[in-house]
Amino acid sequence: MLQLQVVREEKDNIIAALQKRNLDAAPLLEKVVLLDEKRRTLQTRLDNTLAESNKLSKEIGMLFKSGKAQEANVLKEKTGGLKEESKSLGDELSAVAGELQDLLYQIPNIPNALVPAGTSEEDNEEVFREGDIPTLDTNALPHWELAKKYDIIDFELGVKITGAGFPVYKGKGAKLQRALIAYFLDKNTAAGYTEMQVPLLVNEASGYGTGQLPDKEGQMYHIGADDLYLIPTAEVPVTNIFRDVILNENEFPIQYTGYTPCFRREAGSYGAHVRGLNRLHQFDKVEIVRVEHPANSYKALDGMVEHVKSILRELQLPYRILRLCGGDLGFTAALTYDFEVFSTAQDRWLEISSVSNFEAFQANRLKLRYRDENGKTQLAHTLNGSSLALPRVLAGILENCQTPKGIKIPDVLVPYCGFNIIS
RNA sequence: GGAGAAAUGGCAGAGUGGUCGAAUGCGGCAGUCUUGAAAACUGUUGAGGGUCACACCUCCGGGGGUUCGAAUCCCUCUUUCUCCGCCA
Repeated sequence: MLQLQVVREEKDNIIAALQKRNLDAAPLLEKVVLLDEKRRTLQTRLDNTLAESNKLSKEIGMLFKSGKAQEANVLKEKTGGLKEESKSLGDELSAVAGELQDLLYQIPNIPNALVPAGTSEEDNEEVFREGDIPTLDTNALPHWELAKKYDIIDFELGVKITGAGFPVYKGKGAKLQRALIAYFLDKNTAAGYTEMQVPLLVNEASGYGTGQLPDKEGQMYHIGADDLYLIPTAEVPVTNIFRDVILNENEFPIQYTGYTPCFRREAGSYGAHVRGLNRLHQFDKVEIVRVEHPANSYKALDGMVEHVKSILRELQLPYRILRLCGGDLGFTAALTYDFEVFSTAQDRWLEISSVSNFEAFQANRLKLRYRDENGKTQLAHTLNGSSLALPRVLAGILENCQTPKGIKIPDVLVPYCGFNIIS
């Protein structure tokens, strides 16, 4: 959520910047500024009314105390009108404030200057590429065929138990998955991230805090009986650790990592692009989250990108990094780098990580602040990234590491797996 | 799930209808003293709105109510603790 004060002061700049998202925010922002003025006018009127009745009440109290009940009762009669007035002003105020809040929730984050213009993923800007794309046999298989051949993932079983998009990992497939999680967490903790185990169900306030609500309500599974949401990413519970928190400057940087299953409804997409592990309703992911001083958040973003790079380098997977264009940039992000691994057998790139700086957008919703050198509270910056999302990494390994003898496990994972080939 | 108790500032803990944004202690910050530190002493120390700055307003778990006036009384929700039951 954008800060009201910033909207007030830099309306035109914001409108211009949001054009990169192909959004004409002018009507929205004009309305916000108007409502804000209205809000403040009402607030002032209400405050004055309350001040007056506070004063009267005190006088009445004094009169009663000094035994002048008669005079007190006279004053009492005068309070009726004030009471009515403050009631109606209060109602009006909360209506306006509510409307203002709703509008603010509709405004996406301001894209960073680096964000390229564009309308779709076609316009994302490739900024880095590394790793050799292997030459595979002509009879190389996509990962879902390999999963069947080596009996390591059973998609039909998942359909039976739950439905499409909930695979069952078996034997060495399950072990490889567990190895990846352990490896990722070890890499992250070695880089200074503290491991956290967090709830997989979150309340409504947490959903609002990180921006999943109200914009993307339909993407989350909702538990109606208890009004809780299954997390779509560890970002939600981990970042919400800092909801309503005021940090001291010397607590920066905060670096957390956590492994969680993630649940996404992702309705409406079918076909080859969602086959196998390409898109699931439940998948595993290891996430990194940082809370930073605003002056350092972009340095931190670069650091996170380098960190994810180092993991992919160790896994020896061919990957590229994209800077998301305005049309593809998430609602809450100011700048996002997507990592994609090349799936040789499918001959396409698969997104395996998304690293973003949200600047103060989430912090404003979270009320995540720090005390600056003058003792004033300021909004902190939040960032997060996947390191990494499991299913597509798994798909990349299966497809790129397939040999006539079986799937050759990347060296760095062998100590975690206890085997070096799936055959 | 049943019975009871409780929720106050960073923490501990007073405050049961009026001058309470809230005693006191600890912690934090600043100063005095000291070569420096500790101790001691003095001062200061919640958040948000609003204002050029003041004034002023709101907030004592959340929401609602009673009252001229609520941290204090009533209703409701949530959470925590104790006892009982059930259970990984």
